[in-house]
Amino acid sequence: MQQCCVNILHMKVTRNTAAKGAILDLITNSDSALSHSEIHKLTADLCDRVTIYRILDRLVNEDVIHKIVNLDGTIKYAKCHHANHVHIHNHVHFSCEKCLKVTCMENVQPSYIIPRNYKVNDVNFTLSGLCPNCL
Amino acid sequence: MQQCCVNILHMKVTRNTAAKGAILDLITNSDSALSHSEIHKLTADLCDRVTIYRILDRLVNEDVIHKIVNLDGTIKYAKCHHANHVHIHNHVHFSCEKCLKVTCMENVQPSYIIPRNYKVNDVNFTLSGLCPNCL
DNA sequence: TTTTAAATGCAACAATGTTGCGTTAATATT
DNA sequence: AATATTAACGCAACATTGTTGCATTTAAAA
Repeated sequence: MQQCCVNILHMKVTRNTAAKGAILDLITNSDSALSHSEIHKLTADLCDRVTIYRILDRLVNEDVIHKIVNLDGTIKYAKCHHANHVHIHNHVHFSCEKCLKVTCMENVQPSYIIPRNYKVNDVNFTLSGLCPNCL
Repeated sequence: MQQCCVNILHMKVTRNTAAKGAILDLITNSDSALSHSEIHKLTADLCDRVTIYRILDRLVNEDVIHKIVNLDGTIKYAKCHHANHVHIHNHVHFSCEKCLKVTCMENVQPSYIIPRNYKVNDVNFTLSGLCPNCL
């Protein structure tokens, strides 16, 4: 018994399938975060539309990819970056107004001051404008 | 000729209607940002679903309300706060995980450092966790 | 009061996301 | 290698969300 991947929320064993591998490759090798529809177009007849939704949910629950909400409300997916087995979700993203690409910004740490009667669990910081390629 | 409101993008005169007034009142008096579906439920049979979309678009273009993208991708609307005729869009919001309310945070100014080859036009900063009421 | 065109309701459509269920296939067990 | 288990799949159906065209209504200027 050698399980390779688990859903960290339900501690259930998940399986590696062709479609899952292909979609993860796509996200891993993309220089920007991808939406469901973009993945659907890029994979053509790899699998059903519903299957893509389920694979994305699984990869998020396995903590392999993470969701990014774009400024227009569309949801995109990008690879998670782990450091020394400690998982640090990077929630700083740049959304280019021209090429519409969403990229994760490593090493950008925003600072802020907020009243004490709020408990902050998550930080979502999206900057929009022009990326280096479109400037 | 006494025009009361204009679409600042197209400089076209807009009209005050019962539905528009009621929806603006709703947003103005709400302590949290409201989504299209929330407004639809709260207004019952005030007007058609499509009309709500159009009224919200109009109010955004008139610079009276602004859009907020929630962490789950849903779009919410809140009143704009102007100071001395100078319009300052406040893009810092708090999204409560428990009561699901989205509130605008005045006076919170995040600071950040970003590479020079990016041109930032807009900042969207959403913190999530527990609000004072749910803490 | 008349004129105008902005705003509305309605129907139809497109896009996006979800659910149930029978079938397929990845993986552990024998 | 064969078998058993059940996660993953395809497909159909459905729910939600957002858009567009067009005839009608109505706010506001003339």
